[in-house]
Amino acid sequence: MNSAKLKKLQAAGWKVGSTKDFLKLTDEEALLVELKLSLTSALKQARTKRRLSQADLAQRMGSSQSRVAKIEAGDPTVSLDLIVRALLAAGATRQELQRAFVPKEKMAA
Amino acid sequence: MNSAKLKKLQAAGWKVGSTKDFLKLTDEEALLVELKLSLTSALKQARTKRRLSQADLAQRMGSSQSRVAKIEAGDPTVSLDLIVRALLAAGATRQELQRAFVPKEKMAA
DNA sequence: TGGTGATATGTCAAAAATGACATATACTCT
DNA sequence: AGAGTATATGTCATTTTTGACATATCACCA
Repeated sequence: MNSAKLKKLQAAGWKVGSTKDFLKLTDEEALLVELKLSLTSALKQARTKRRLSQADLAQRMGSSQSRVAKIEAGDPTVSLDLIVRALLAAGATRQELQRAFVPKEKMAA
Repeated sequence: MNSAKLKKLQAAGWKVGSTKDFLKLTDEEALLVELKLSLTSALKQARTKRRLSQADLAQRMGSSQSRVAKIEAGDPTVSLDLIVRALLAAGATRQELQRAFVPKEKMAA
């Protein structure tokens, strides 16, 4: 993993293990993080496109405005499940979901 | 419902929610379940294709055989995060992931 | 028949995620 | 300036998810 990117992830509060023993694991972890960020970005787009406030979306999905804010901010306490729930509640289309789901780079061929 | 109205209702101590909202939620919940099943199916394929036992995969992802079994069995206690971690640890390719991620039917156009 | 490896199921303490709340910041009006 | 609206951030009690373990079931073969 690129060290600049590592630093960035750590700064955002993500837990990234030290480089020695868990290279493979952290690599996959980084991929998962990228994936989440890709999805949250899609979420913001989907929500604003439909002119929903964070509070609106929160109500639709039975959550709270503050948690929606955290989802969109890429907060590390937010699960993939919650992100996808938010996307569905925001009315994201199949295309929007699928397009966002796989990070563009770094996947095994 | 707009957010101003919602705020007023919440301030008054109301629990907001309707039958329609409930139905919609379960609908999205069902979609999420389909999505998970699709991914676990892809996981089984990816793992067996590489001739890994559940115990092997568990070791790769720092989990246990029993949990891998639960992932593949579609156990409701398994998060989307864990499923995707398993797929990555199983060496699923970009294509395998993307193909499995979006349910074929029932998505909004 | 027994032995061996793989997979399934049940349980539980510990860890992680959640909704809710308070509060802060920012932007737009009048 | 003050009020209304949207979004961000920090905290926390409760709920959910987790790895680990024990044990069960299954398949294959000697």
